[in-house]
Amino acid sequence: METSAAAALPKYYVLKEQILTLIEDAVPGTLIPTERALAEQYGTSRTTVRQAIGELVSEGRLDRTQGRGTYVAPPKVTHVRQLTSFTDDAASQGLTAAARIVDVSVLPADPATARRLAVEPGTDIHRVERIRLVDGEPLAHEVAFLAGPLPDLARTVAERGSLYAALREDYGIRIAEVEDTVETKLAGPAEVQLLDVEMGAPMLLVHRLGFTPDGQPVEWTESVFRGDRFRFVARMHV
Amino acid sequence: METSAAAALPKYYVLKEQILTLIEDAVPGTLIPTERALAEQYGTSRTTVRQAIGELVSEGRLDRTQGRGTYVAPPKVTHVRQLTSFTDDAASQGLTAAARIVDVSVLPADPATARRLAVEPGTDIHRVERIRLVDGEPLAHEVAFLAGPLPDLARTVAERGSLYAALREDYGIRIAEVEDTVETKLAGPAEVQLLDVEMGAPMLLVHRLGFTPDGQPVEWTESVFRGDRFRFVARMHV
DNA sequence: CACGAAAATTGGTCTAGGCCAAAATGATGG
DNA sequence: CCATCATTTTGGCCTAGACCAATTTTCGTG
Repeated sequence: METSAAAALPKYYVLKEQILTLIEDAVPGTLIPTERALAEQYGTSRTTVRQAIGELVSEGRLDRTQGRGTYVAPPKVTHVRQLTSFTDDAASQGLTAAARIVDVSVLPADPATARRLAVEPGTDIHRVERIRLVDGEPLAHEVAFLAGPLPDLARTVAERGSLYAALREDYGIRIAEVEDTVETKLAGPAEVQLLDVEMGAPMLLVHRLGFTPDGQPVEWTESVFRGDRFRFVARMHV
Repeated sequence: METSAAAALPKYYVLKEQILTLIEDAVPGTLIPTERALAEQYGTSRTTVRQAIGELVSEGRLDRTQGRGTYVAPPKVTHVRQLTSFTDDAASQGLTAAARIVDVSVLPADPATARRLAVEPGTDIHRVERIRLVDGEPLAHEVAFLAGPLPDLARTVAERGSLYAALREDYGIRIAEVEDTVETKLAGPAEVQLLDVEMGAPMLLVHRLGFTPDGQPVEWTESVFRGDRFRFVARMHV
């Protein structure tokens, strides 16, 4: 006679659910017991505790800092729409969205990017690398490639604070249609450094190809969003 | 003097990249060395090898089976569009898409679902639970809730093979607009059983609210897609 | 040769503990 | 009272190995 079907569950998963009940009503920032304490309390090894906590961190339920401890995480950022402007949309939710410009430069298009933007390989294109912040916290790393003459792009983007706004107001370019692809990706060293996530944390990898009203592709963007904080929203006609 | 910035990388991550170079030109299905062999070969512990392999499995680069071994995974399913019909769209890519119906039933709406479908709580609504398959492999678990009178829904969906087709052809309901939200989620026991993924594997959790041309919400769907095989595509006007 | 049992192989889970690095804590001197 | 430095605490990474379960392989038997 077996005890129950649930007995087949990995030990770390049972522990994960128990920790979840511990924190479900807790105020964000509340410290949970240390890994060593939990290991002793639940009669398990620290390795198993770390596996349970690791998944809860990946899911955005816990945060942890070396030397400080592990604590209840703030709730997920309720959907930030990608379409329209990130900046405008976040504001409509009462969030302060900002973008830190890392680099604005001009460089010859590599074959893949050239194909996407429908230009000859080697044509000069613009590269805009930014870190998107919501309420001061880094949420996404974004690299946009833009075709066409865009004089003084570094300045206009900095002044407008929004790439789409600069394209529209300063260059008369309107993005009328976008094609987004969304997939999962695990955080590597770059994301750890730029977005303050843990190695291996699940991320959303978003590619966007933006078209002008007459169907010309002008924007190719690759973004990596924190999977534990972000929710992608797309509304569309079928 | 420090050796280099790369020296700060975790050992498992370096190993992961080395395994990646081992398999980058390999035919899908090729077995890689056993965990014990890799541990010895790279002078590390099996735990570290498993962490490296685990991430590669999560990323869809490797598959592994207990007793059999670890082998190179087939490439990611190139974007399956969510809009239009899943069935039609997969076919246009030369893939055989199918859906296995798990359950079709009628039940009273709980408060949250009632609110989304703009009906009174307790109103009878339809529930359609399916497993979506591509080339015979389970790709997603999907539960749809539908408002309105849909007589004999179980039969019509089974015959049409597509929920959207049944709504359109048999009930005259056209979904004209959809709002999708996409976020990450880690696989739990349910996904492990239904979708043949590993515990903790990153998944895409997709919610869809579908509207008729006159703005009436009629469809609320919650889907869990395999993050290692799937790419979500949304094309829209801004 | 075919079949089934036994053995070997391989991944799955877990333990116990060591060493390191970052942060918090406490002692100490100005 | 405050700044500074040593100590302690806590998470981060890794090792070595045990035991289990699924699968494959081997081998004895009919």
